[in-house]
Amino acid sequence: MTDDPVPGGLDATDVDEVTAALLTASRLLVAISARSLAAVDDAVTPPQFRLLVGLSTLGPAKLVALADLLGVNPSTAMRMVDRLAAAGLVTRRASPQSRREVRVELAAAGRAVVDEVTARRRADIAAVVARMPAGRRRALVDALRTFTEAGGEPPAAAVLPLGWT
Amino acid sequence: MTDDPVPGGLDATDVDEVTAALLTASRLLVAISARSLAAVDDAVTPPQFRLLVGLSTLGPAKLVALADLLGVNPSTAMRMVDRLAAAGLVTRRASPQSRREVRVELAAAGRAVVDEVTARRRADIAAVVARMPAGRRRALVDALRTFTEAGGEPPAAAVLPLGWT
DNA sequence: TCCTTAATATTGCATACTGCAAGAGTTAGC
DNA sequence: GCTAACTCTTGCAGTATGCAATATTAAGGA
Repeated sequence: MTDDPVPGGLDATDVDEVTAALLTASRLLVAISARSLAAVDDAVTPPQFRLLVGLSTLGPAKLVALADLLGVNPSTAMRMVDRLAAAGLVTRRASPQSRREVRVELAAAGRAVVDEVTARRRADIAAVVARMPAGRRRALVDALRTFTEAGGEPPAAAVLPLGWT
Repeated sequence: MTDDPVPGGLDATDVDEVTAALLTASRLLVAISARSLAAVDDAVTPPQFRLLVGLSTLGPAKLVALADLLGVNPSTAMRMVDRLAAAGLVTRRASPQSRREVRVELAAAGRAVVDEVTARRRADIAAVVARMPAGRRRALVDALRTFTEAGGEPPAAAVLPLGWT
């Protein structure tokens, strides 16, 4: 499959070039994300930030919902909530619906962290986009969409938080 | 390009669209990488795989060089090498150059892991690229290069291993 | 209604990753 | 030769992670 010049086929150069280009772009995004997270005073670890972002999109949630969203074991989410609650970034209350559920919610300080990191990332990405020739921006969006559609990845609902690093 | 009154200026739509498109593409890459790593029998953790990839590009290396490459503390690299050596994936010998240095090297089993994961990732990415219209592939590469050049990120030297997840 | 089953949170146990600090051995430079 | 820097190593602490077991609570069926 690697090298057949049939219509619809592809040669190795295509794969290598696309892979390298995507890899480099991803690294740039990751670097921006890491920098913006490290810039926050109250040291929040990447997994903790992911949890905060999850809460900000999910709203008040029970523990298993949060664990499912993050793709971790409930016990892991449990301890992370422990630490974040101790730090005052989230609150944990008994759910009014069911007495076996817990209602985890973003505290004001937690929301502030998400907002601050998000704003910084947005500004950093905007700075890069601003350095791109304006005429190339649409081409980039279109090309990326073609790629992700080919991969069957659902479009990113997340607008800005980039809560994956 | 669509609506850009000021040369070099940009509006919020540009940033949001480019960000969302890149984010989705990155997630696809990350998903492919995670899948290919999880498919390996001998469970290797993502950081361990990064170390193996680092060794495969660096060749035999001393500990601090490895730690620098991975961006971790030497003590972290130390323990990771401990575990990988115990698992037979790397070897650790006294350096012939200097008696204070240690020579860490990929063992055959370690190289096999890198090769296997790499091959799987390459095949998965190739499958996605194959589903893209052939005419759009160059546009994707060009657009991504424009973006990364604007971000000042050096091009990815790594061809395939994707040792970042 | 009562009983069984499922859901939910929680804790115990084990492992991995991470950094900081200190120490011991080794090399380099002066 | 002495001092400084380099290198590896270990101790300590905190975080992340999963599996297994347990207690409590809700749901559903006989």
